[in-house]
Formats: sequence, C-alpha cells, structure tokens
Amino acid sequence: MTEPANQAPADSPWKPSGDRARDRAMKRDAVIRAAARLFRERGYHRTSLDDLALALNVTKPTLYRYVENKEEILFECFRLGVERILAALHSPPPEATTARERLRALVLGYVGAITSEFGWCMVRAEDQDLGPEMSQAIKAAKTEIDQGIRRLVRDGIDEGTFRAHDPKMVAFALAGALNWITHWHREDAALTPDEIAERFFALFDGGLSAT
Amino acid sequence: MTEPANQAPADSPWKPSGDRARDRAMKRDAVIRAAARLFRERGYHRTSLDDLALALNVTKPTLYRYVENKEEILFECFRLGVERILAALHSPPPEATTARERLRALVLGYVGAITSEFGWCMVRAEDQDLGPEMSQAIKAAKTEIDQGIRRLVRDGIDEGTFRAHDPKMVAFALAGALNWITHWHREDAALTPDEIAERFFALFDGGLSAT
DNA sequence: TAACGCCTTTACTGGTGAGTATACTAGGCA
DNA sequence: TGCCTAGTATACTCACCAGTAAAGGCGTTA
Repeated sequence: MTEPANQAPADSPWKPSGDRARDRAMKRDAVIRAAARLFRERGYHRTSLDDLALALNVTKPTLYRYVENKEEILFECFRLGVERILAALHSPPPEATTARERLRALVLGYVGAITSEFGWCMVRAEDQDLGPEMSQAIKAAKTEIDQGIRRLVRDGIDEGTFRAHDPKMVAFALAGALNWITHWHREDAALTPDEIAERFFALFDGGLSAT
Repeated sequence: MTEPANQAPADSPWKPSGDRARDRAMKRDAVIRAAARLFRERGYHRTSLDDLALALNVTKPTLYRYVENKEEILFECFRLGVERILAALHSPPPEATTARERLRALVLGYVGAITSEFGWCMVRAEDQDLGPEMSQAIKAAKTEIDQGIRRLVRDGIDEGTFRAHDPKMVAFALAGALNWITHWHREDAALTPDEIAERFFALFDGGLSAT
C-alpha cells in the first residue's frame, strides 16, 4: 500500500533527507483521507478543492503539490478501498479451506473495507467522473472481484457445500448487499462491521447451503 | 400518478381546450423521461440542461416552461420510480397470503421498478442534490420501504415461515441486492426483470425459510 | 383582419469551481 | 553571509452551467 519512502538512487547527492520524503507521503495521505471523508459526506461533485483545502488548513494550490488533479484524488480513494477487498479475496486465512469458509472470510474483509472511510468512493464513485485509463482500471478491479465471488460460489457448488444457484446472480446479490452498507452504516452504526458481516454471511449461507 | 388534465374550474372561460393541457402533460412527461435516461447514462451532475434540451430538440428555456428547475426533474424521476415500489409493497396480489408470498410479490415489483428508466435516479440520486423538503420526502419514502420489508420479514418469522434472522439486516441486505441491479443490468441484460426477480427471491427465500 | 396568449428561441447574467502564474518564507548548505 | 529548494499563499483565468430577460412566431378567437 505505501511506497518505499525514498525513490531516489541511494548514491544521489539529491537524496532527500528521508524525513522530507516521509513528510510528503504523510501529507499526501492526509489529503486522500480528508477527501474520502468529505466525498462521503457531501459527494464528489459537491466537494470543491477549496473545501478540501480548508479542511486541511491549507489553500488549494498546496493540494496540487501532492496530487495531479481532482480525478486522481478520487481514484486513489477508490484504489485504497478496493485493495482491501482484493486482499480478502486472494489471501484467505489459511484455516479457511472450504468454499464456505473462504466466503465467510471474504464477507468479513469486504465489510471491513466498505465501512472504512474509502467505502463511499468505492461504491458511489462514478466511472464517468474519471478519465478513460482510470475508469478502465476501476472496471477491471470490479470485474476481478465479481469473478472471484462467482468462482467461490461455483467451488462451493462443486464441493457439494452449496445448493445449485446461478453463480452470477449470487455474486450480484452479495456484492449489492455488501456495497449498500455504505448507504446506511454511517447513520445507523448500531453494529460493528464484524457483527454486520456475520449476519450477512448467515443470511447468504442459509440461502446457499445444501440442506 | 397523472394529475387530472384540467385543474381550472370547469366553468372558467379560461378552460384550456383539453388538447392543450394534454399536450403540456405529455411534454412534461417527455422531459422527465429523457432526463431519466440521460442521468442514467451520464450521471446527474454531468448532464446539463442544454444536453437535455438538445436530446429533446428544443432549447433550454423551453424546459423551464414545464419544470421549475433541475432539482425538480431529479425529484420527479425519483418519485415515479419509488411509487412503483410502494405500490408493490402496499398492494400485494390477493392470492399472496403468506409473508413468503408477499415477499415474492414485492421482489417482483421492486425489480420491475429498478430496471425501469427511473431505477438509476431512485438509487443513485444523492439527497444532497435536493433541497431540504424534497430530500425529506425522499428519505420518508425510503424509510417507508425499509419498514415495509422489515415488517414482512417479521411477519414471516412470527408465522413460522422464516427462520429467526435480524429483520433489519435482512431488509438492508435485500434492498441492497435489489438496488444494486441498476449497476449491472444495463450492460448485462441477459435476463428479464422477472427472471432476475425469481432468482433473487429463491436465494433469499432459501436464506430465510425454516428448514 | 386584429388582438391575444402560448410556445419557443436568441442572447444574456451571475456564480462557482478547477486549475495556474507568481511571489513570499523558511530551512539546508556553501 | 548569500543561494537554492520545498512549501505555501495571494490573486488570478477560464470554462461551464443554472437560470432569465426579451423578443419573435403561430394558432386561436373575435
């Protein structure tokens, strides 16, 4: 997730003092996180860079030292959120051997990501707001997640753990239910992410499990 | 849904010829529908009223004869979509007696509404884009739907038809899965709305049903 | 034909917000 | 001491867009 703090060749006389590079990275990170929070509160289009700068106690031109443009901020928010989901998908805990257990691990990780400050950006960010390359990257990540869920469902059916449902519809339904959490979790945070995940899993598990 | 065509007192000499009033209503309707399609394609903020006017072969000031402002257009799109869902919720077919059957009817109606041209507006329209009264109305409608689903689930549990799940979480999961359809149905319209509804219902029914 | 009202257009205003040119400040280094 | 660089601020430009003022057709009615 975080890049190595120092990208200059080690022997370069220009090597920044290290503190500086770390400062820069931290500041950039603060920009992204503050933006994620504002986007979640007000939406992308209703958040101006002046608003964002104000929230960080700086002015707009300062932001541009850490970030190319507004699009890049949105994209980074998206990326940071989605990476957590991909991690949950591709690195299930070693004790999760059956498809059912791997699905449970995925749901736990997914809910964690979606309830993070980046959840909104992952779900509500519209591809339209991004240039073609970034939009493409987002679409690819979403496809990867979708295919991963479908495969999990298919594996479960092959194993005999799950009833024969249409994997595509199950994947869509599950992703939808999970993504929708961003719409209600802020106002209604009665449950912790893990509690939500367990209940969602129980519901879908009941719908999938054989007998 | 449609107002009486003529709101002037019947004895008024100003009574419009009837055709005129019908024309007006049809034109207004065309504005709303065209807007719904554009919003779905490009998003609300990326659709200018000039775009909308162009799509209708008129110019922007013309739109303002049929509509107060851009907000009202969005609100109407939302309203038209949500009314279908409320209808499905409050007027289940008479043969649907058990909670399970009423839930199935709701899912069918919900999917129909969400796959309509107004689906996008219902789901993606951000309250933030609307003034306080309209935003309030939208929130009220959403709450009504949410409470309706919860009650349906609770009824099913009371009847013994459904297993004991947390009704709130079930309602959130179901609404999320259904709302999410807008995100994939346009590009992936391999199934008809009714087919989608049946599969979604089967999945949730499996998750809910006692044994 | 004349007069009225409805619909539409052309041509504007005003505000907002992304992005930038330029100048100022402070710390590291000679 | 004086220079260089990173970081910041002030003060803009430029485009876009919601909404409007004013005037030009056009059908209907008298």
